[in-house]
Amino acid sequence: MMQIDICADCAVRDQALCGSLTDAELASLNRIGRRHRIARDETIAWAGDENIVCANLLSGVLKLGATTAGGDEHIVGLLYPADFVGRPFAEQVDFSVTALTDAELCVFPRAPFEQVLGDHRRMERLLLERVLAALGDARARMVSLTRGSAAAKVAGFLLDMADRAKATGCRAAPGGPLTFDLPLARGEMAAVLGLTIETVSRQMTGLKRAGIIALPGGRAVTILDRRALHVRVEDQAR
Amino acid sequence: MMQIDICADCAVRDQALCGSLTDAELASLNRIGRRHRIARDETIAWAGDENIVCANLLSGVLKLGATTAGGDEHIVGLLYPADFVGRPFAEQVDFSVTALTDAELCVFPRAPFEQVLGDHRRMERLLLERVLAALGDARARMVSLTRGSAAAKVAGFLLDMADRAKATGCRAAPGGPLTFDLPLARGEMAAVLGLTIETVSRQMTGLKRAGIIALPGGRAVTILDRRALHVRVEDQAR
DNA sequence: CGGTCCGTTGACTCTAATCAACCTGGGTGG
DNA sequence: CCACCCAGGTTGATTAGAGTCAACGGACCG
Repeated sequence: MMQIDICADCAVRDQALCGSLTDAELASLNRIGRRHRIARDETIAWAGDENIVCANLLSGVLKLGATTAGGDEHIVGLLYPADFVGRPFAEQVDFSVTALTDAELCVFPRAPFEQVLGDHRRMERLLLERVLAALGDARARMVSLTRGSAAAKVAGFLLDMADRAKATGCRAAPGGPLTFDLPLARGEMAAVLGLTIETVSRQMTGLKRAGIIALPGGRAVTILDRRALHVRVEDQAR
Repeated sequence: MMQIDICADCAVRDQALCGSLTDAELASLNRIGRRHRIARDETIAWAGDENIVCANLLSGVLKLGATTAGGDEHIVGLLYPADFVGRPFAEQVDFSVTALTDAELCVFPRAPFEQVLGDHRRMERLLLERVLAALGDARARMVSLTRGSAAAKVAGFLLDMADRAKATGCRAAPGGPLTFDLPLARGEMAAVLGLTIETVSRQMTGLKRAGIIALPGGRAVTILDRRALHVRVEDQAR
């Protein structure tokens, strides 16, 4: 009874995987789950290490990263609140998980989590659907990463981030200019898009000079001309 | 009873998802499944269309393709015998499925297949594990596609295909030169690797001239120096 | 005030795309 | 049977776009 308190104030209770469970069923997750706060730049799992935990992301943004033989990092995915973190049924971690912002997780040891998964069909089904969606996303990203110009990649990324920002804390009138903070530094944007820092920077100032976005300072971005961004995405013929 | 015949001579019976089912359980799949042969270049599902079917691939090689706004195609994945084809729980097809070679499928209408999935936990679990693995593969490919040089991409692709060929019909002494047929034309290789036909061609002749591979004719390739290919993959600093 | 980190800008280089021509083998029809 | 054709593949010349190297600017912090 008291154990259920951990979920009582959960900000993502109905959006995360747990949303599939009844209050009674939640007890089994409560028994194994623990809230955990991590600071920006903290890494909770390193690629290649033993695969210990799974989690639900409660707040903040995480990155999934791979480090190439050459030593530079590529970000293969971003995780947002209510997203599932980790890979069940694997012995090793395949991609490092690092916080882009301070974040809060609901962490489960992998083995007992897999057990719970086996006990709760709706949760396993929900996970399957999420993983299928993630696979589709990853494949779609493959296309834009390999075929798009630098301009298309940056424009597309900004649109994605804008949609994500609008979905949560909206600071703008519909249709009007939208302002939000990027959770990523320039170097991280480059690692997501497969570009260099310099190219990202040049593209951003290009968009600013064209009056399509504004850069009020820090990591803030204002979308002034959404349509123009869309045009740049489509215009991905090199 | 007679219905089970469809599986009796199945070449991938124990490797495909159905491997998780007992003979008795197979009956429910048999009831809805049908063998289907398709010719090279035939497309069984178009991206954007209504999502009608799932399948197991029995023989041949399929491609998963996306067509960009600009009209050119990108191949986001290849499917081999025993692989699962299609995406349950989605209303639309996300990537077109086309045969690279003549192929044979065991096709299930999507809705009843989802029903069977719900009735057989081991099968759903197996599918989940496969999709998780496919997600990892897709993300790993994202990295090599965005960060590797043309030489690294082609070398890596040849190694992949060689491993795949060795796993099936092996035509070579272990350690010695391995010869196999690529299931893809140059243009399709380019669509997989995010390069142009010309660049793929140049890289291939470069490898040939360096004595690393031989091109006996047609779509055949002989791997003469496996190590040299590995070196080119690692050497992906541009 | 000096330091560091992050981002921007500039000059130059180099890889792969583009445009174009040519080769090759397999199939067709006269 | 041969001439032709055509798709797929190769090669060459040129170009464009992003990477690289390098310098500089500003914000934050001790």
